Amino acid sequence: MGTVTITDVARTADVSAATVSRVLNNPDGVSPELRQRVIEAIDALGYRPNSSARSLRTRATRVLGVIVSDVTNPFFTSMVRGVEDVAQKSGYSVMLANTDEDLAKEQRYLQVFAAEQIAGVVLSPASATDTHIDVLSSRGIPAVTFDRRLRTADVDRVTINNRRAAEQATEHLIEQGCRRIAFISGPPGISTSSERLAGYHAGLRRAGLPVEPGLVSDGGFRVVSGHEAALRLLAQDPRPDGMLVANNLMTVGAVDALDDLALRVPADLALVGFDDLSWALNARSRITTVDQPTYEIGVRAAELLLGRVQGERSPTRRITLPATLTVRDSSRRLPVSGGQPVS
Amino acid sequence: MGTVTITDVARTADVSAATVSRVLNNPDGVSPELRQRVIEAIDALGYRPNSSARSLRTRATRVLGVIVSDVTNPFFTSMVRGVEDVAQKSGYSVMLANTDEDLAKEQRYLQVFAAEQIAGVVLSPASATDTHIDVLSSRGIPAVTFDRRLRTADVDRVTINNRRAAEQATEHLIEQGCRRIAFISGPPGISTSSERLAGYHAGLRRAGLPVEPGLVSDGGFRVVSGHEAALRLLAQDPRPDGMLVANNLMTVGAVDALDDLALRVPADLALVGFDDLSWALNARSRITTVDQPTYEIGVRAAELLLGRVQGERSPTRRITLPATLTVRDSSRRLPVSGGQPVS
DNA sequence: ATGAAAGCGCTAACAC
DNA sequence: GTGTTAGCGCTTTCAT
Repeated sequence: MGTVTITDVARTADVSAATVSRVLNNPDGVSPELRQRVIEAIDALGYRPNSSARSLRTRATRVLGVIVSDVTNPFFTSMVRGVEDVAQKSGYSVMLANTDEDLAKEQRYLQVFAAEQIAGVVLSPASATDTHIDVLSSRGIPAVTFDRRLRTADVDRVTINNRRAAEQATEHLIEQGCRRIAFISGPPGISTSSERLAGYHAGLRRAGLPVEPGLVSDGGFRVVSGHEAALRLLAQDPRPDGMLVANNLMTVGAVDALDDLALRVPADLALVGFDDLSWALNARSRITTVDQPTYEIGVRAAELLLGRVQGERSPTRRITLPATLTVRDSSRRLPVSGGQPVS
Repeated sequence: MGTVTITDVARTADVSAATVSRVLNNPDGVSPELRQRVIEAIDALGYRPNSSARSLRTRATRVLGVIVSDVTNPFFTSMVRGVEDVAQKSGYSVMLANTDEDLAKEQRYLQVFAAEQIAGVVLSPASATDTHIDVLSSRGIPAVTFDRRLRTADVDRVTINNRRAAEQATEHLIEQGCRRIAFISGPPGISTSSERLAGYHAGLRRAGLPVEPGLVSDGGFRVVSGHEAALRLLAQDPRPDGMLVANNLMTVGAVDALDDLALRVPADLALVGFDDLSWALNARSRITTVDQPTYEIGVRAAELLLGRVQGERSPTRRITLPATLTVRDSSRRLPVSGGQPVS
């Protein structure tokens, strides 16, 4: 009952270990009869290849690394599940790391992954410019970014069109009659932050509205920072009549701030957030959101990555998935119809 | 610039590979001078041990497996972070798996982990009785459960006192004047479900209130099921005047249901939930909750597990961490003071 | 198409 | 205290 090795299988099937190995890795190179015998022996013995030995020999593991900036945010974990499902179907495991938007942590995990000879990495980088994925590329380990992109490295990525999504959200607010639209941005240096900010600006410009820096406040993509930013923005006179928030957690904080100030949505202020909020107390709040296909983002990222892992050499791929502006009560001041596609 | 191996280090430091290995694994067995030279060589060359080779040799990885029943629930991911932080400090990586409360998935991951010769596993089992951790124990791989426990296996665990927590929450509702207290339970077969249900019953009994089966509804630990269960329970006549909900996501759903029915909290119904809700839109809803020390649960579980991994042979350890009933607006019908410890 | 043999990088006996 | 040696389980030339 000790470990069953490839030699045991070979002996049972009365073939060499090499043949067993071939059956496992390149079934076509073995005659049907032998293949059959080997498979039976494997089943009979309950043989499972030792992944350490395999990795040692091939210099590659069957593990994918996933680095997200906040594991406690369902937005990211939903993407991770997409990665996980695809990976598992292909016989890969997933190793998850959390960076808390901390560049040093990200770097450390990248190094760990490289040292572990991980097959490939999917990540949502904590910075669009200060990245250290070169520790991967220098070892030939492929990487794919999801949700965010890297400006300083040429890497596959799967994102939504953040600029356009923010622009449409802004336009929607303007259509609803808003004229002073505040924007709670993400931390500077992250692609989604700058792109969504750019989209917000574009939306204002297109409508001939002034771009007022005082209407923008940086948040940290977390509940508290959204709360603080909203309080800051809403203290202004004249008060904003619309607000766009760059991620889900900050939207939660912003709603809290509105409650603090006893402001009614959408009467006093029309609100639009990013990302699904169905895990939050929102059925009644009915917040209008830019919904991203999170699970599918993960799926596509994993597919891209596995392609690279398996040696695909095509030029850098950039997948842009559609986001949808789902209009709900929080921004509805005029009679409007349901969801409208973005990008 | 290919991979730096232990032989390279040995040559540079002018010692044998065995000495380098000793410096790495058992520094005291090497004279200070040699140790120094080896360390310098390691730094100079940027040597990182090949974990596959090491695992192949030692028949053990430096990886911990973590199996949770819902990765998108911040309650679990917060615990995972506790595990992660402890693991990393000890040079272990973490492999995360998600089961969706699906026993088959759990079993599959357990098998994968066993095959990967993972060092140890922390899990929140999807069933208190139907478990397959014997695939671990039969290979000498230690396991620790967190949040939940296993009735049919003798395993280390770290939990709160769920029975007592639910009992105190129930007593609190009774103190606030509730007489018909509904309970939204978790899925049957999970220890937290049955223990919290037992606590709810105990609370009622202690106050001389009748235990009415019609006031209990099973939910699936998710938002929708909480919503459905609440609608079911609130359709009764006479309507419940209090409600206890067995986890965070279901509480979110229950709040939605209350809104659906235009019921006010706490006037029409006093509400108490389990687990932190600060990531949800609750600053204003101000839901009274039984708060668990999630991060610390993860920390303690990891410490326990690492102890076992390192050969600790003590009898089964059961760590019970304190939970706190944090009274907020949703259940406050009488003037009451702040938080009170539970268990 | 199949087998024999070498070796991936490391650790653990065993000698000295 | 240190070096030598063997071998973990697998894949991959290289013969045949």
